Amino acid sequence: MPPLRPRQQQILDFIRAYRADHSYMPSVREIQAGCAISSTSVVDYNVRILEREGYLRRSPDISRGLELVGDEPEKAVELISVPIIGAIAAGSPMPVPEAAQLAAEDVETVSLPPELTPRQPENLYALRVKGYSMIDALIDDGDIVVLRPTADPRDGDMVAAWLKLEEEATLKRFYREGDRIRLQPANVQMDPIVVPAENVAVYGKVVAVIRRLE
Amino acid sequence: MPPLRPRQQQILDFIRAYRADHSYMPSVREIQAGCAISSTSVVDYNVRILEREGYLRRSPDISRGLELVGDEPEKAVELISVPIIGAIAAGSPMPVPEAAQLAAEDVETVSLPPELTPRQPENLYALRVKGYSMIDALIDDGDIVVLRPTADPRDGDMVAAWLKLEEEATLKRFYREGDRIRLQPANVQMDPIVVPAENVAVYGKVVAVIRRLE
DNA sequence: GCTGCTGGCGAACAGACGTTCCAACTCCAT
DNA sequence: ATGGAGTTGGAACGTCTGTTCGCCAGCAGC
Repeated sequence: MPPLRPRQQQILDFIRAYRADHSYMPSVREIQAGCAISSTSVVDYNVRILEREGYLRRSPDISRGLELVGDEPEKAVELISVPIIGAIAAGSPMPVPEAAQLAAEDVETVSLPPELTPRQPENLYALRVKGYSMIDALIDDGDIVVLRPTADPRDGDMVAAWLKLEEEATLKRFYREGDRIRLQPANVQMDPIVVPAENVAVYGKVVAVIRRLE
Repeated sequence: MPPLRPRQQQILDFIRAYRADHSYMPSVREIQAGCAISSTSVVDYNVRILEREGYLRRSPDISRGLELVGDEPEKAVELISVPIIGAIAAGSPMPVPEAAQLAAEDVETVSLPPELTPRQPENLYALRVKGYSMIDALIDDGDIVVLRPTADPRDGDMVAAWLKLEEEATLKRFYREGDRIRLQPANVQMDPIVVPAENVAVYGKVVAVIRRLE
């Protein structure tokens, strides 16, 4: 296939992108608008070329009757599976990982791609975030946080903590300051809170956050 | 969902079968012919019900503008590899995906687990976020945003937009309001901005956000 | 100059297509 | 039967949309 002219490439790209958003094809006039072309005949002219070159097929006289020919598949790698053992919300107790849960067959899971897998991929678990209380940790309703149980968090780690007095779950960065603990929101615009160490139970360290939008 | 009437089931089956043969959707009159119905209004009537019941979606006044919801042909459960083609920061132009970049051997990539893979896994690319300017989109410095080029975003989509006048890249939810566009921060506590449509270039739709913390 | 070729422009035509309106029909509970 | 809700039929309206036609600008070769 000869290389495409810029116009034709532009149109092809537009069609591909459009196709990802809709289950129907763009009309000539939508292509025209999307590619800043001033006449439908120019679209027709170039689409005709694309058809001749085999990039797409056209069904004459049929609205939005374009078809893309030959789009490619993908490849596979290895990944690890993490159980989603529950939800985390501001006012309700956090679930803690238990062998029973981890072994259960029916729990939902999320897979971590290699790039996201921490060096120690043992005992990982995940929680689904409910509500907007973690917004100061830059975590939205519906996000999935992947945690690893930790006995002794390092300064600067993002941890899932339970504030006993307030009976509140929260995600913050962890800093030890003598016998107090400073919990710093990930959002740099917000202020930290400082609480006595005995008021904080750290359930785990956040190793990844996953947000699916579509 | 209540059980479907025979007519509706018949129409749904026809649409599914048609979809297997074409990359575009049947028109009302083709459904009519295919189901041996004697009037287009009967088709409209039943399609309207199918839409109400959530079996499909319709784009008004658009030829062949049906979309089947749910019942996606279950795709290969595989890991998708997405190239990270650059960084996105508030004040600097966004990289745009080009064939050369996508094909390059040395680009860093991130893999998407099946749970994160959008229905349309073609042409995905990723950007690394630099700086804290996207904090109102609940996106931190260092996060990876996975994008898909979009020609025509739907209301409510989270998009990567370039504000031409301000020369600024931003991630916001997209809403069309006449000839203006409202860009709504994901953080519900923040206010939207409204700009003329011609001042906005939408580069892609955000399909996932990945944050690695360790 | 003339000629052919490529690419773009604008307008108009005709058919494809979604939508609407209204009358008629079925079925079932009253 | 009777009335209403659910469904079908027929036709028309208006828009969406593919397609075509004539024209123009550049550009190379002769």
